Amino acid sequence: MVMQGLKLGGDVPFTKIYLHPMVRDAHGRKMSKSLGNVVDPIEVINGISLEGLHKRLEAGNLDPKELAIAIEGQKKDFPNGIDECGVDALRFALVSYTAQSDKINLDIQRVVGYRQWCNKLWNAVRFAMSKLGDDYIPPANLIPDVLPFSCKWILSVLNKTIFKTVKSLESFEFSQATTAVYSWWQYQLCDVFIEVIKPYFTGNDPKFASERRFAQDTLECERAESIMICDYPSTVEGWNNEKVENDMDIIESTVKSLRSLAKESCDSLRFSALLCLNISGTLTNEKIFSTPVVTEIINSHQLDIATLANLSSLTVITEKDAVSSGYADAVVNENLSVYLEFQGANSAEAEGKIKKIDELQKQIERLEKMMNAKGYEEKVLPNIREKNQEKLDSLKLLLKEMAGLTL
RNA sequence: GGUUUCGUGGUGUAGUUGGUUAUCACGUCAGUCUAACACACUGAAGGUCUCCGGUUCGAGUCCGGGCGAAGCCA
Repeated sequence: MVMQGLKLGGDVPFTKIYLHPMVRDAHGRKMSKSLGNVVDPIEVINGISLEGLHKRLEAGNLDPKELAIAIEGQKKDFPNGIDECGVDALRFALVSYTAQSDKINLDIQRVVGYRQWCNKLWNAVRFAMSKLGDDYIPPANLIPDVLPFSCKWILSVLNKTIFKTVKSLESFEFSQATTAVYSWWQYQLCDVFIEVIKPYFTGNDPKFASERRFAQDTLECERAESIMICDYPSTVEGWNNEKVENDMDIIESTVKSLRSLAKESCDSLRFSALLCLNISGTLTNEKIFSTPVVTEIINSHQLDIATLANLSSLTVITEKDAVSSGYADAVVNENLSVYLEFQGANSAEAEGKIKKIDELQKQIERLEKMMNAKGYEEKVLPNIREKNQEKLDSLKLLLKEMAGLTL
């Protein structure tokens, strides 16, 4: 093509060529007709039964002996045939597979995984459309500063994702691009943003009128006529917001602690009381305890925390307030602990805590050993030393908190 | 025989110039049909990064060797 291009057009047809790895079967074997491990893209896209796979082999001109081996191979690799995965899932899978530089061991299960994810995308879009409705009119432009916290956050992380994706594509690191896109949709849009804005839309509560409106504007803001003709997204100035992202990190770790606690307490509840099995409905009272540093963050995002952690109620208290017994506790960070009201025994929870304390101690020991080694002061770069010291301090504080709670 | 590449939880992988609490997907276990999604959600278990030695304050990450796998050339 290059020579032809030079001869006929006086110019090369392209300047960059990407050599992708060879596509092999899930076990790393070359695809071969006589092994029966050939995967036809069409069969992945449309799906095919085991019998269908056999039929394709029989229609070929294989030697009867080889045919038997190939059929056995198919039975082993695709006992239930191949599920219908669709074009998008197959393409996404192949692109993400390019991370493995020398070979692509195509595992249909992974393609199936991406199909399920595509299904999730479709559902997320369906959700968005249902919240926008027919009479919605988008604003002329979106002003990030006036948006609610969650909207600012999703735009900020979207911006980062766009940046990362474009950068990865430009540097031929295709799989990193797929990871970035996947993570944003899955862990930020679906898991957090959609969940957090749900309360705004329940029963057209006038209390949330503006939030509702802003959430709609946010959902709408990157909408294009058709994906076939629109430009690839590019970063938007003013969307980045480090403060909001940091706050969300704290909220997310708080939620994680609460969810984990709820699970542990629930397990022990199973034996004592059946009526509390339903966490969502009326699991009683949950409390969050904090020092002034994070109080503001927690206070202003109580609804978000309660929504994400599925709490029926949430009270913020300070260090001075006494916590009555009957609460399971966990430490989020040096200045934030959470308490969850439980009923019945909580032995499982105590066990988990002892394990955590143990791990913490080991980490501290390891770090201290390193920092006390001879030559540490002279040879280690100052910024690294500072980082280590910071880490050590926070670990120690954390340990103190945890130990305090156990006593 | 020569040479190259690779060896990370059950499986497949990520890991930028050495400074992690080692990433993700599938699988496994437990719970939930919680206002888009059971093709879902939530939680948990599971690796000290093939082995030995070296360099370094510090190595999955650098060097040497052993074992193992794959490719290329004879």
